Amino acid sequence: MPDHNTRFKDFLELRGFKLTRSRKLILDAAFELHEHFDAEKLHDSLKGLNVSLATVYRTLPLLLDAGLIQLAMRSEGRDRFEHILGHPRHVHWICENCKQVFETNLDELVPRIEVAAKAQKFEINHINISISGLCWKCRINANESQ
Amino acid sequence: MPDHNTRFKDFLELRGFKLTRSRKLILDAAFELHEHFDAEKLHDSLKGLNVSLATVYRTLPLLLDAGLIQLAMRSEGRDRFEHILGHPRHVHWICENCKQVFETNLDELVPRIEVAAKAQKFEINHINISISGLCWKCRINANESQ
DNA sequence: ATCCTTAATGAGAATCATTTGCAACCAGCT
DNA sequence: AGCTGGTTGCAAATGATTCTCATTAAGGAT
Ligand SMILES: [Mn+2]
Ligand SMILES: [Mn+2]
Ligand SMILES: [Zn+2]
Ligand SMILES: [Zn+2]
Repeated sequence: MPDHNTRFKDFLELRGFKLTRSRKLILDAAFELHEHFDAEKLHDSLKGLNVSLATVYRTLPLLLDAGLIQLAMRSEGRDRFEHILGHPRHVHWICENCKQVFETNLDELVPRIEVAAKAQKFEINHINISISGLCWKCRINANESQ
Repeated sequence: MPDHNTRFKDFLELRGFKLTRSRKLILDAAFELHEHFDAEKLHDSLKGLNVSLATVYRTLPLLLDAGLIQLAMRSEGRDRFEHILGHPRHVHWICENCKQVFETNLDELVPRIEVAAKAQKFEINHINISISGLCWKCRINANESQ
C-alpha cells in the first residue's frame, strides 16, 4: 500500500473518521495527477466512478489537514492544489502574461525562514512562496512589441 | 499632494483613464487604512460618500496595476489587500488557530530570490511569502489542552 | 465657460466556486 | 447479521466578485 494511503488511513482513524470508498478514490486520484489541480479537475479524473463534486470538496480539507496535499495557489478564481509526498518543497513562479507556472527548489530559503520562526516562537506548518512577473518568453515578446 | 496621489494620477493619465471622484476617494481610503483590508472593508470606510461597492471592485485592479496596493493574502474566502508605499516588503505569518497575522522583514530573503530569478530570466513583479502555522500563544494553549 | 464624446458610475442582477441541508447509505464495531 | 453515527449524492443555498445598463461626469475641444 502506497505511503499516502496508510497515512490517510491513520489520519482518519485518529480523528474518528471513516475510510470510505469515495475518500480512497479521491486520494488516489490526487496522487495520480502530476500537476496542479482544482476541485473540478480532480472530480473530472474520477468520471464514471460516481463520486460527487460535493464529496471532493468535503475531502480536500481532510487531505490538507493530513498533510497529503497543499494549496499551491489561487488562480482564475479557483484554488489549485498539489500532492505533497514525493514532491520536494518548491517556489512557484507565475507568469502574469501566459499564466504558466514554473517551480524552483525552496531548500536554500528554508533555513532563513526557520530562524525567523524561532525568533517569534512560531510553529511552521506550511510555507507558501509565489512570485509573479514575466517569464523569459513573455519578456521577449513584450520588448518586441514596444 | 501625497506621493500616492500623484502616482495614481500619472498612472491613469498614461493609460488614458480618468481621475474621478470615486477613484480619488478609494485611493485615499486605501492609504488611510493601516491594516489589511478587503473590498468590503474598504467600501465600509467610505460609508456616506456614495461610492458603490462595484466601483471599489473595479478600482482595486487599477491600484494593483499602478503598484499602489498588493494582494496580501486570501483568507476566509476573501482577497485581502494592503497599500504599498511606505510599507516595506514583508513576510506574512498566519496563525491557523487565532487567524492573527504577523509580519517580519523580507529583505534578507530577496537577494536569494533574485539570483533564482536571474537564472531563469524571470522578471519579478511581486513576491508573496506567507507562512501558516501556530503563533506562540496558540502553541501554548495547544500544549495545555493535550 | 459651455459643448461633446465617451469612459465611468451606482444599483441591481448575474455568475460561479464552494458550502450546506437532507434522506438514503455504509464503514466499523458488537 | 444488526446498530449507529458518520458519509454520500443531489439539489438548493451562499456569497464574493463580475456584469448590465441607464445615467452621470471627466476632460479635451470650441
Ligand atoms: Mn507546485
Ligand atoms: Mn502585510
Ligand atoms: Zn509567460
Ligand atoms: Zn494564534
